[in-house]
Amino acid sequence: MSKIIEDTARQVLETVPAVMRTIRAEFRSQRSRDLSVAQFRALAYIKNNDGASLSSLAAHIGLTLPSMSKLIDGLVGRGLVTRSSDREDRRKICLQLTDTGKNELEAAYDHTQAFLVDKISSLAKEDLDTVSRSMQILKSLFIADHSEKSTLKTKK
Amino acid sequence: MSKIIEDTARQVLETVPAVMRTIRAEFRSQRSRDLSVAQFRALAYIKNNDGASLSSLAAHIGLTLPSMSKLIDGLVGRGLVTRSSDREDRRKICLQLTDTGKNELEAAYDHTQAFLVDKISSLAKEDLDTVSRSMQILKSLFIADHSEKSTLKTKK
DNA sequence: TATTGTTATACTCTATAACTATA
DNA sequence: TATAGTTATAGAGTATAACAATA
Repeated sequence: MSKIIEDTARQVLETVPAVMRTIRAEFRSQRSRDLSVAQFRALAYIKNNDGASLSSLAAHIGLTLPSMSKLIDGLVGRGLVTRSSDREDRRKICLQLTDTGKNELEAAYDHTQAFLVDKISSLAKEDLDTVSRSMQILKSLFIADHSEKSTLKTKK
Repeated sequence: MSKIIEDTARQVLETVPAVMRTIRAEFRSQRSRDLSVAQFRALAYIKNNDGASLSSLAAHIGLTLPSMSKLIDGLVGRGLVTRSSDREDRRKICLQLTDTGKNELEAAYDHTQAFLVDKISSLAKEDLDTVSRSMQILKSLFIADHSEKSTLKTKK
């Protein structure tokens, strides 16, 4: 039993970085206006957490506050994100996607997904199911508190 | 059928980066002497391609020659790699791991694998099998000609 | 001339520290 | 005092350009 665990861990460690490299390379090859991976992730988070604060975004992406502030500077400057001040707590900022930001995010996502569709389209249905279920299992293990909605913050 | 493919692609796109982030974060947290991911990969490549040239290494890792030269500077300076001149073509250099380099590589790998073992140890055997098979499937798709795969050896 | 590698230089990304404004 | 965010500055990592040595 222990051996199965170790073997699986080794396989994850061998495979995930390789898949990630491919995704990253494909993503980079198509970004029209130099959207970095961190910026892409920021857009995705803001989309799912409309009105998010800079702190919650930084915590989720894993950047420091100053780094995130600068990153957001770039996104605001390019018209992909709006940065307004929070009405309830004026220290905070309220981040939202513009329509352009939504489109840019969707385009980047779609392109990369299309690339993956092409990659896996040769698989038999059985194998697709296996990969699909495996992704769900891994997601449950590796994506823990992703659902930090802006509505239920202020918990102190 | 097409929908299954698209859904699976989307799941891969959502899940793999999250798992990768976790692996990367864990890897970073334990590197004793600031071994970057690129350096780790370079060590792994040199281990599997003893006497490799700088060009072949750069091509494999995906760095330019000057960048790789600098990266190797660091590894040589820290005693993890030796850089001697190739006897048959004196323009080339001959890269090899020192014993320290081998140990450092092995330690970095083992630690990260141990972390993953801990992460997945709560899974039922069925789920472990699913993940394991899924990794094999993805590996066959995403690791085509990279000879880096034998890097991560089975042990214990 | 072409190839292998190094040096010089610059840019991007991210960090830490110090600061302002608000709570 | 504590928290949210910004500005200033520095370091790591990587790129391009120009160069030296060898083929």
